[in-house]
Amino acid sequence: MTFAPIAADKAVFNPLDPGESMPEATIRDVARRAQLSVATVSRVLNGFENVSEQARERVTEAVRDLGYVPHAGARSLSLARTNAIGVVLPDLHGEFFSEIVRGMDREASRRGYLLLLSNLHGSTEQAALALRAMHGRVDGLIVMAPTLSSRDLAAALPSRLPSVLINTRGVGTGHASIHLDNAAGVAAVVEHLASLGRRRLVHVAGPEGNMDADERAHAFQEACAARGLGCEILRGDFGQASGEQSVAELVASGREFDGLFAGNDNMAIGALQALQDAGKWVPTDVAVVGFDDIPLARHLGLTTVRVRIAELGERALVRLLAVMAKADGGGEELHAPELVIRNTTGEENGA
Amino acid sequence: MTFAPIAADKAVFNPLDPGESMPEATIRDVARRAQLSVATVSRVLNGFENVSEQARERVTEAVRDLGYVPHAGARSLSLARTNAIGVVLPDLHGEFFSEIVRGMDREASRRGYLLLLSNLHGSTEQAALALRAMHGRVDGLIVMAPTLSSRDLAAALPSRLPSVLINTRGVGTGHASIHLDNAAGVAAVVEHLASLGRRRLVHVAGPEGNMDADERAHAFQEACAARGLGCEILRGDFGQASGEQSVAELVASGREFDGLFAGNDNMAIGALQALQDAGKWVPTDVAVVGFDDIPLARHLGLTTVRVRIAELGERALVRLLAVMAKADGGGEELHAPELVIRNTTGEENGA
DNA sequence: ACGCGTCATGTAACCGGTTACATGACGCAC
DNA sequence: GTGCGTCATGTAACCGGTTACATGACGCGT
Repeated sequence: MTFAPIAADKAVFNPLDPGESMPEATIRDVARRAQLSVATVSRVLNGFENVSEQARERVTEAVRDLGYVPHAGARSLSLARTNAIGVVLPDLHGEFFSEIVRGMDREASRRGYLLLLSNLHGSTEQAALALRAMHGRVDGLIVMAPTLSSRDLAAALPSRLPSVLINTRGVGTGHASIHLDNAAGVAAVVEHLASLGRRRLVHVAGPEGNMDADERAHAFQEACAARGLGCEILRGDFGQASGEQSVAELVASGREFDGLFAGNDNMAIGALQALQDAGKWVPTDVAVVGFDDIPLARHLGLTTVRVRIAELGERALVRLLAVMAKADGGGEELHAPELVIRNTTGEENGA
Repeated sequence: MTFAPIAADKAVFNPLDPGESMPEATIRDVARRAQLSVATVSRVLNGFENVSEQARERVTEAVRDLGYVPHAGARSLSLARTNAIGVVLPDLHGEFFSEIVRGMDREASRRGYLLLLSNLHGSTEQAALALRAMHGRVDGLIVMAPTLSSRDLAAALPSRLPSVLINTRGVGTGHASIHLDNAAGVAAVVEHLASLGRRRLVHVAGPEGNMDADERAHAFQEACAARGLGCEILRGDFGQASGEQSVAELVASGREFDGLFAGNDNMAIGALQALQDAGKWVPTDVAVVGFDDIPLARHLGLTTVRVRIAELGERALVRLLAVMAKADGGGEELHAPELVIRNTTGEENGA
């Protein structure tokens, strides 16, 4: 426990009581205090074997005395490795956001990565800015940008940064990406409605330009056509209010329909409200189906398409790490959603 | 649009078709190509005025040709400023997580900051590790660690990094922090139940050691005592299942009660289920109140205490920036929640 | 005594930016 | 022509780590 007096080169200070104004201790301060070189300190800190026991102790002690904490940013720079993953998401409805982030976080923290979050609201230029800001701070990128055109995305994506796309128009073929199999989900919905004898279907779609909204609307049209069912498409914006309003207007117009498929659960809930207000019975008069299976859906007995959101995030992270390790050749991965049948298309329900 | 042939020092390449193996362009590459010094390039990139129009053009062109993107990590190192805020959260139930992150993100992106996310599951050592990993990557820290003791937190918190605590046991006095006024919320609940004539109250508390759970349980006890009400406390873990189970056991034991206050909405929902299964009527037999006001609560008609979660996150970020700018003297800020009265304590309801 | 290998340690370059300071060109007043 | 201020530009140090390579001590076989 003895050590020579230290030649403090700036000022005298008490190591156990870090003054507010004292600059952060660096590895060089530790080296000086331990009377060793920075190389040795670095070796101790990183657990190398070729260090004498004595040196190891002296370093450990100096670190403790100075309250030294390595500077992760500097470390990243010299290692060209940050241990962080950039996550760029659009403005998402609550449940979806937290679930997908939770899925990523679970895998990330298991493997010692941090998540650097950036939201993608606004224009294409802002998107480019957000993506650029990631360069040099992350080892890889997970991007979910359902409204970005594939051209804009290609322009904005730092070309040499490994990345995985989620529900995003691909950048050329072969880019590692994960997609929800919207077509399969929608096909299951339409088949289910048809099997219940519904013949005049209406779809309240999400906002135009949103990839998921467009895919679902398109698949709906296809599926109806394939079965010769009546089919109409309204536009909402994925918000509950828009579902309510669209359906209220539809009912007011007097057009007949017996099956309603909303682009997501939020809008389905709005639609249920509108139907109730209009005195329509669910499912007797109109069968209603949503998409996503948010927790509310279960409580409301809403038939819907279950998307395992957290799993999507988890897979994205796992694949990104594989891409980074050059162990993933790229390519699109489809996640098949699953139809969950509940009261709004099944047994009687007051709604 | 003319420029001299470039003496490429490594290999010949086509700048418009970045080869896979080509190393990232750095500011020095840009300087070389523009036939200027790195200083001038840096000045152009950062919008300094003292650069000739000609130099500005040459740099812009070189940047475009090389597809140069500044290395944010290197920039941070030399500026000692990262434009990122570290956010350390515990494992949170979905709605709470996404809301608080959304609130922070809204303010952060408005002010040009990114969010570096780290979850705080597990032991005290892991917590320390997570906090340390932030050093040198962020300009400030928002910490929510309701289970950490104030001693452990003090040890783990990088001392010279500005930070704001949310619902976390303070590190000494005067640390900038934001707290939910649990006592006020609980007092309102008990007063409400008392005003309905309920006399034998039960509280299903969150897990022991969790700051919010403990504060709510304690406030409940105080409030009941102050009014001379019967009062019993059960322990749950904030999960829906634990609420259901606790109440099922309570009912099975035959103890009488006419008012139930759950530590959060999740457990209140479980409790409603248990009461329904036991044939008890809500609110006739038992009035039920939750805490948080998650979206489900509204749909279920659950009386609860509304916490404006996103606002909490937003305020935390705003205060952190103030602390960083030395414009915030620290101190505790209480957010008063608001009682929302719905069917589970009001008009008749089938549940 | 010599040569050689092993091993702990140190020196200094490097990662990719920023910037204090030096430099040199130019215009202008005398 | 000289001196000075202004201004664009360049040089090199610096941020805080890592690490290739150099060094020198030591042990061992001959």
